[in-house]
Amino acid sequence: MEYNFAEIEPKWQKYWEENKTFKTFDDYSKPKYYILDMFPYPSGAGLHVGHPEGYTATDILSRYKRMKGFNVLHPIGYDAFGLPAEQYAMQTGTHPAITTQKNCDNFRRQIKAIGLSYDWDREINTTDPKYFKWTQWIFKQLYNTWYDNDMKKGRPISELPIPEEVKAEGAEAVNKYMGEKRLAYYDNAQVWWCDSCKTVCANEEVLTDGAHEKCGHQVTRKNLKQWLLRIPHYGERLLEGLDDLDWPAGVKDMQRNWIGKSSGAEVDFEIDGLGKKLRVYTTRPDTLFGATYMVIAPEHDLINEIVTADKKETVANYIKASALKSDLDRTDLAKEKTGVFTGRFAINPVNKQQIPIWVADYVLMGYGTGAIMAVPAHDTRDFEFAKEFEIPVICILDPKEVEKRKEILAGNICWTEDGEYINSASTETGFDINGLNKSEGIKKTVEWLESKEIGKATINFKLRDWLFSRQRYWGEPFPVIHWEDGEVTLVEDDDLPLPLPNLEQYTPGESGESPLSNAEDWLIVTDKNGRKGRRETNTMPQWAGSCWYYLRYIDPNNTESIFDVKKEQYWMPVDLYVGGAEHAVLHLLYSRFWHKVLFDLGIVSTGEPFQKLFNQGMILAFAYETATGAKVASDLVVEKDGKYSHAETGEELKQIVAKMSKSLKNVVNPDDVINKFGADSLRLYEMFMGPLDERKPWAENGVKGVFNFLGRAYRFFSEPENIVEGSEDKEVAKLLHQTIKKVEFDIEHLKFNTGISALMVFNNLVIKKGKVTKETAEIFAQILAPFAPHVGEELWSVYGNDKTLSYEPWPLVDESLLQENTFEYPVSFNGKMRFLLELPIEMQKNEVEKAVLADERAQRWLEGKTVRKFILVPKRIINVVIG
RNA sequence: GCGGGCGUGGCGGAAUUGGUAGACGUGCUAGACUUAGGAUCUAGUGCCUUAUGGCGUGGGGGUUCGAGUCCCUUCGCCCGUACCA
Repeated sequence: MEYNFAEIEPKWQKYWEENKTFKTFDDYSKPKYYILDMFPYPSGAGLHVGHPEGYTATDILSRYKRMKGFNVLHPIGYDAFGLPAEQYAMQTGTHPAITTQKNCDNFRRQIKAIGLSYDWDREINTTDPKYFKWTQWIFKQLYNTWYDNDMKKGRPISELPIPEEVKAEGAEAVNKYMGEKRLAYYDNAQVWWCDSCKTVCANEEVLTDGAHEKCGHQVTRKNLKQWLLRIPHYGERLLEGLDDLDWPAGVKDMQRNWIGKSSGAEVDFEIDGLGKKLRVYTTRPDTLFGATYMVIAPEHDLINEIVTADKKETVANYIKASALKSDLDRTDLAKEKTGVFTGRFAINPVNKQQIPIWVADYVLMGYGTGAIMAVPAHDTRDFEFAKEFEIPVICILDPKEVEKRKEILAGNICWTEDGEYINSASTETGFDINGLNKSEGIKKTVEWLESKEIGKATINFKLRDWLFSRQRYWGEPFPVIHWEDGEVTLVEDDDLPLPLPNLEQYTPGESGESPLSNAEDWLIVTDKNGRKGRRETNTMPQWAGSCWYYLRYIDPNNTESIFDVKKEQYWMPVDLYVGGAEHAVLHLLYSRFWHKVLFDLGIVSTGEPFQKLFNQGMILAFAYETATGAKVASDLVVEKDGKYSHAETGEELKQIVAKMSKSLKNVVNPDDVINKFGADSLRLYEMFMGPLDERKPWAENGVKGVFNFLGRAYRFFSEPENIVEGSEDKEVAKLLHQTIKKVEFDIEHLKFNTGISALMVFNNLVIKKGKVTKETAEIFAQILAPFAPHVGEELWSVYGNDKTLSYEPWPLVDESLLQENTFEYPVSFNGKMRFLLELPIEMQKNEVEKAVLADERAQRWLEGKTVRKFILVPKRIINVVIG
């Protein structure tokens, strides 16, 4: 029978839908497997071929695990809050909910057309009030939690010990104190503002060149009242938690980097003639003797006191210049260090020497104390600065056996590695670390500083408070009311969800006010005592909904609580999470943070949400460029004899690999692929292209290749004449069981490309043989089904089975068929393979040697040579060393 | 700079983790069947050579009976990050 995918595929998709084949039940008697895709943002453009890559991979694994007897949770939903729908609303007046609904419908249609085995009864949508009710509820939990540093966990704010002196000041002071401890807080924040999007953005959303990640416009600084989350409190926990996760090393490293833990010390320097102290943070307290100047950030609090009268103007000018600079392109200017002397000196606590205090913008106010001691001899940044301004460089760490030791000792080269201290003793203070190495030096110095109460060991994180509000309409409203008397209260649980009001106008206010400030009826509230209040007009960022969606899939329709406790305990953690590497830091770090807070509060049962993470590689496309590197749109390219040329100019073009883009006209739409080759071919090709985690270019010829395979397989296995009675051909039976084993191994290890290849090899053999038994044919249908489920189901039904094969037990490998008595050895002479020789596996080495040397094909290599050594690796190779 | 990854036929990629390099697919060549085919089937296909043979996994060196795989060195590409003291 011809392979008519256009008939087969809709038929089975309808069957699965009508029979709810993939509905998941909470059957606690079965082992569970929770396999999660990063849910999509439903854009108006629909699915691109990148989406089905991850989705097909998880679908294959899900189908396989079901056949292996697992209770599989494999859900999908939509991360549907976001800017595009809101911008469309501004232009057309269409409510974002309508646009969103339309886009979700389209995504659902496309996803279903791929034959993915999701449980559609668990579909979620972050914009659904039934969903964001619980997003708001989690926000309340964050607000009502503080981090107990001693217990190293988050605790209810009601358990926060209030110091007596605060209590004594009254209720307002107590509230303020609690506010300083809550994980969510409302405060004036210096924020990045995108004037194009009319919203603030998180630090993480600003690219290094100062452009907004979403739209590319330059961002500026603005001071606004904002909601922030104290994620740095969980820095240590987020760091530790990474150790036991089965995640790509690169992602773990990126998170570690982002958290940026460093340990060092805070040290107080007397400021000469001011009677005040300048506190610095350093990871190298051991190099105090090498400090030849200090630097404070331009934004430092003490700057006006420190600067002397004669330097006031210079310093003021510098501060002004650097303020401008940080808003423009800081990175370009970062190449040359700038700074000015403040006119004042600090006293080095280890030797009482005076060192000048400079102000320079290479020191950032947001990290450590915003002030540093500079040790040019042993820090490359300080070294560059010192060279620029001719500040002395004093080497205090002898590198010993190093080529350029003399230069280093003379202070001409910076040395940041270990060594032995020199010039590191003072008669003035009696402190001495000469002769020690780096780790000893750090330890001794910190002890000395602590004993003198001029410094203490300190841990620092790069991670900053997370800016958690946006001046948007299309996001979760905060369940918060600001009362006219200054009190802030949260909406009662019973009154959640707090829905979005309907608006006429979606345009945000110029001053950084969200469009919600126009919704008078919604905005103004009055309590039972007549007190007036105003609802929070900011909304939550898009991250909010995606921070916890994996939890809602567990119990998506629960109206009483966020989810059922038992169900959560059964399903969590997510066993495999597949998605793009672009979420390596933000989404995955935020999610882990929320999860840990929920864990501390006893709401979830696992310390981490995602046990195993896998990043699929990006799908690229071929593109064409001229000799000068100018890109040519694909519809202007003609191919002839493997060469490419420009359709109009005839100029020869080079084929390159690039991201799919509209301008290059090389975007592949999955709908088109399905129309032309069918969903099974789309799935198979996505997986056959190469390793799942690598980036790889789309090639239509490749789709044709897998389509040919499916056609050949379908035509052969659906032909009754090819399916015979009796016992299976030995060669076929053996390869069949090798194939089951290989496919099983490859699915478990997400190596789908080689698994498919094994199926092709088997298919090629049986076609050559011309016939198979029904048993073999059924097994083939079963092991093909996870990859190409429509063909799998169709063949299965052809053999007289009347229900889905989705829950048929995965075929068992008959190991006895794989046993070998002989092995066809490649025989090498001096490492070069010369011929094959079949020998019994059990044969002793000396017997093997005899047999090999006696073989007539061996004679020509042995002629005039002696055998020096005979290597036999059982079931692998024979190597004869001659000479 | 730093961190992570990669480099194998014309192309996408295999290689059981130190054991026959190039599985599988595509492309190409030849043939069969066809009114025709961008359908289907068969055979061949890393490079050089007349076969025997020689050379081949970015380059150079090393360890080993044996290296795509391990070590040293060097070149190139991709991703992330960026004065975090």
